[in-house]
Amino acid sequence: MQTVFFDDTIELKMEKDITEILKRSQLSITGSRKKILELFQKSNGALAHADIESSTGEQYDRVTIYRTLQTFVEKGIIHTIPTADNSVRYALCKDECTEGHHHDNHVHFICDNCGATYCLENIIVPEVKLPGGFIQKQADVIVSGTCDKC
Amino acid sequence: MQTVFFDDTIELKMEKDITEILKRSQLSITGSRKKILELFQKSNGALAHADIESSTGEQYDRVTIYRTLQTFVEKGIIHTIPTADNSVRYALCKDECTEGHHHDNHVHFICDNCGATYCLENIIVPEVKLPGGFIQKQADVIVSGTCDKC
DNA sequence: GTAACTGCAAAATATTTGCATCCTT
DNA sequence: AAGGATGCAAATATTTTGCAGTTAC
Repeated sequence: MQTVFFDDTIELKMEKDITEILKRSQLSITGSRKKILELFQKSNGALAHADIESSTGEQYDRVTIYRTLQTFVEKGIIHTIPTADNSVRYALCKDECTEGHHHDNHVHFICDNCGATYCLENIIVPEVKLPGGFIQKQADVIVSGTCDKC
Repeated sequence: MQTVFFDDTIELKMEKDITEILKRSQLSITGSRKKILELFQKSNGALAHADIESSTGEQYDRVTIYRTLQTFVEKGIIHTIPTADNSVRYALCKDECTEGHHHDNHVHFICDNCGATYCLENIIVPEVKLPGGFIQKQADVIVSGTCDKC
């Protein structure tokens, strides 16, 4: 968990962005959605259901979080990141993502020790040539090992 | 699910290999371990717990399968493949894998439609340069979309 | 006012643990 | 014979579903 400080201007801008994103996806603006979206924006890594549950201080029902995440995935606001353990993690999509179509092609690093997920933005995922008949929708590179803090 | 036919010579060779692998890992040779290892050798994709359970016709207890898979992972016989849904899948390690150290660097393709996992052996995973302090242990490339049968 | 969202209860799934019994070596 | 492996029962954990009450627009 990390604590991040923002000055008011940025807070306000962020709040506006969040509202914008929800509106664009034709979702009603509710407390839980704003809060969860805000969490994603503050964390530059990926979040699991449990992270969100604890970060919000059990303010929202577990089921609401499940449903909110599912809705966000369907609307192309967030996407799941493959992990080798069975924890599902989510990260914000880039603007290019549209409903049902994710084009998020940066490398994710998962620390075996502390479990943190990092998005290594500046590393570009190379093109993969698939055999005939295979149609690619998404590609992820998952590197695991020990992070710089462990 | 696929049906595969082997002539006796190959069956015998496979049986021998399986025993070898178990011996090398200092594991006792039991029915469930042989059967599960055989399943991995016959499938050239990856298997989930549920696949194994149904392929063996519920011959073995669910718990035994969990424990066998866990043991195999610890011994470096199989490894987990990251997936975006929460299903954990396993695939045979290459010989270079040693206990606790996996070097399996081919691309996996997961079909969003039928759920099958393919190992695209002939596509090499490119090297990824990590920022300082990050130590890489494993790297996976997960491509998802529609497979040639769907 | 209406449709959509949330919370609670409960069902359905998935995974782990303890222990007695059985099997491999 | 001894240690490890298995099966069963049960405890946990995770995710999904139904429904009634509440909120956003």
